[in-house]
Amino acid sequence: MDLDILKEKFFFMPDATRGAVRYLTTKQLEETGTEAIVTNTLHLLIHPGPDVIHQLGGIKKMMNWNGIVFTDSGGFQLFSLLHSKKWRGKVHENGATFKSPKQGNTYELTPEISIDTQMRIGSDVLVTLDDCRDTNLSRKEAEKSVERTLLWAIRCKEHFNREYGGTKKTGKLLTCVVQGANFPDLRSYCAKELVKIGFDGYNFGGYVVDRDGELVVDEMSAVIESVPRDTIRYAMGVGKPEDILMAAKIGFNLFDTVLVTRNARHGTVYTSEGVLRIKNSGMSLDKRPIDNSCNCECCKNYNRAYLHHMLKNGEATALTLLTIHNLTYYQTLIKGLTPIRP
RNA sequence: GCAGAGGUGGCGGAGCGGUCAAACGCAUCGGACUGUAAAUCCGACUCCUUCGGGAUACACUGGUUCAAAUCCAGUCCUCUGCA
Repeated sequence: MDLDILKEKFFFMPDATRGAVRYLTTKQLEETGTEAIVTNTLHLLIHPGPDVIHQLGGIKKMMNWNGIVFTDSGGFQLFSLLHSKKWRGKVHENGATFKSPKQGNTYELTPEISIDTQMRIGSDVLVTLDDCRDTNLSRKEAEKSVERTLLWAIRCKEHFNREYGGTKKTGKLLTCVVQGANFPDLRSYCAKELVKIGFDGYNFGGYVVDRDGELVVDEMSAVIESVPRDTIRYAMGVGKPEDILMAAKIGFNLFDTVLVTRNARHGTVYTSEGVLRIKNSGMSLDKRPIDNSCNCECCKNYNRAYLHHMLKNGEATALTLLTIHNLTYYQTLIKGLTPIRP
C-alpha cells in the first residue's frame, strides 16, 4: 500500500471510532469516495480488545475495508473521558490508568501499550500517545503537557522501532501530535522538538476551535511553519467545511471530524447552498433533493420531505442516507482542493 | 334506571385551599454539536410585552373564603359495575 500519498494529497477521514462509520456499510463508505478512515485505540482496546482483533485478522479484514486505516492513539479520549470525569481514572507520567465504566476492569494505556494496540488493530498510520488538555490552559500546565507529549512521543518511536522494526520493516507510518494549547510559541517549540525526533507526520492536537468556535489559526500556523512540507500534516478534529478550507490554506492536508456523521444523524446536512436542517418543519413538503448538485445515493433517490419524515419518526434508514450525503459532500469538497505545494 | 369513579394545557398525567401559568412524559417549534459514552443534548411551548411585567386560565354556572384547579351546590359530559 502506497502510504506516501498521505503526504501529498488532501484527505478527509471519517471517524470509525469502534471500527465502523456509524450507520454505513463498508460498501456505502467506499461509495462516498472515502479513501482513509480513523479508528480509535482506546475504544478498540476495551472492545473487542487487541487480541480479538488480531485473531480476526485485523480491523481491515473485520471491516472488509481496503483503504487506509489511521489509529488515533487514545490521547484525546484520556482527556475527554478522564479529565471530564466521565470515566474513572487518572493520567500520570507513565500514561493513564482507568476503569471501563461497563465492566469496571482496570486498563493501562502507556505509550508502549498504545503502539502495541495500534499494531494489533492493524493500522497503517500510527499516532503517538499525547497529553491532550483543555484549550484555556495556564502557561505552566501547557508547558507540562508539551513536555509529557514529547516524552511519550520518544517512547512511542523507540518502542515502534525496537519491537517492530519501524517503518522499514512494517511499512507503517508513525505520526506524532503537537500540543501547546493557546500558545503559538509553545506550539512551535513542540513541533520543532518533534521534528528533531523525526516522524512521518505532525498532527495538530488539542482543541482546534476557541470558545467562540473560531479556528485557532495562529496556533495552527505556528505548527505548519515548524514542520517539513513533505510530511503528513493532519489537523485533528477539523472541522466545519469552512474550517477545513482554512486549515488547508494554512498548510494542513489531512482532516477528520465527527461533525460530518454526527450532524447527519442529528439532521444537519451540508449543501452547496449552505447548511440545511432536515428536521425543521419547512422540509415536510419539500420535494427537492438535499443538494441538486450532489450525486450521492441519498440525493439521487430521495427528497427532503421523505428524509424529514423518516428522521422525525426514528427510521434508521434516514441516518444512513444523511450520513452518506454529508460524507459525500465532504469528500467532494476535499477533492476540489488544489494542492498548494510547489 | 341504580351504584361507584372522574372531567387539568395539543395528548397522557401530577397537583387536592395560598410558594400554580400548573410537576413529569409525549408531541410540536427552534438551536447546538469540531482526534464520537451523542438516532444526543439545550431552550421554547396561553396571549400581549419597552423583557420589569401585564391579561386571561384547570368542563360549565353560581357560592364559601382575604385567597379556589383545589371546598360546596346545581348543570352538562365520560368511564366502570349491577339491572
